[in-house]
Amino acid sequence: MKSQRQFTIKELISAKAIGSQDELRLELKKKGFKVTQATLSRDLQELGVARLPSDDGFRYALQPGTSASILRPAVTTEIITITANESMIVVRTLPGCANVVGEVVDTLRNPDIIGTVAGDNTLLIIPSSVKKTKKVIEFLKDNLVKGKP
Amino acid sequence: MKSQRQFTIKELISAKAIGSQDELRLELKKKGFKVTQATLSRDLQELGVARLPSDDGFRYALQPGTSASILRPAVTTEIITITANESMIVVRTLPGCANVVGEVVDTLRNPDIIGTVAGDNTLLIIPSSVKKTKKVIEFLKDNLVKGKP
DNA sequence: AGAGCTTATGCATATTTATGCAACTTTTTG
DNA sequence: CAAAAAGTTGCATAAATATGCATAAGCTCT
Repeated sequence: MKSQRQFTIKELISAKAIGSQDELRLELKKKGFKVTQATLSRDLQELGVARLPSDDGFRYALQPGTSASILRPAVTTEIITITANESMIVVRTLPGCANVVGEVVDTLRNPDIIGTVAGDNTLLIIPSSVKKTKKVIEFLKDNLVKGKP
Repeated sequence: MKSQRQFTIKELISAKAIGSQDELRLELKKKGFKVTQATLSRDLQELGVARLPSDDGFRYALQPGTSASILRPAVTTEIITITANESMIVVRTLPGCANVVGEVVDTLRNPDIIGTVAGDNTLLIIPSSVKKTKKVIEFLKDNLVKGKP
């Protein structure tokens, strides 16, 4: 699915330094998405991903301010990653978007979530129990990433 | 002269939408700088100019995010303490500095760090696992306090 | 001024990225 | 349910960008 792939692209480029579309292609292949460079060229365009020079060549990066078209539609596009450790869940967002996403999470009123704390581009979500962590992550991905029912 | 040309490049790309290096080459020619695309490729790299997708193709733009690398050396003096409990790391900073330090930590892109949340003078850093806490603290001290390049 | 060194540039080309087109899939409409 | 419309993708290729190498332009020191 396209949206899942694009979500994974966002994860990948914010997690590690991806220097070319072919490098990205190989990373995606590891994760089970096999597509061609042509598709990635289109994906990056749609995601508004910028290519910026760095010390050792280039690197792709999510573009914070410029393209309002990215920020506009849904919370989905503002989310970069959803990860967790043993005690809490961390949602990484585009710069300045954490509070908006946090509000949305709050309105979902999931009893497994006892609270959220928003920074600038990071949102902490505290589950009612560490045992609920996995369940809450599923819930978040269903409700935030895929798009609302 | 190179520096004058690069200065003019900065002027040009912020004044109008330049979509390719050849387009830039023609604009520079109008201003009396005649160089080849190869030189411009190098210039843009040195200037840290990003290429970002827009509605009609692409456009070059001065990179907004470079600030973090500039800030890094200064961050050292803003950090007061780095401590941790069982689930997260807390960095105390000078008043109002937590977000700046947080940005720098973000740009370090350590996979053991899944997110940061900045208050005014307190920065939370969430490790990927509580087992990584010690390692992350070492990392932070190495990269922020000592000030490695 | 000239030898030796560093930097800048062009040329040719390799590498990377974008895109027209056709095949295929999914969604919408009648 | 069929037909049409819209969307997605791969393929081949065009377009754009980066780079190795050689040369030229500065610079420094004697």
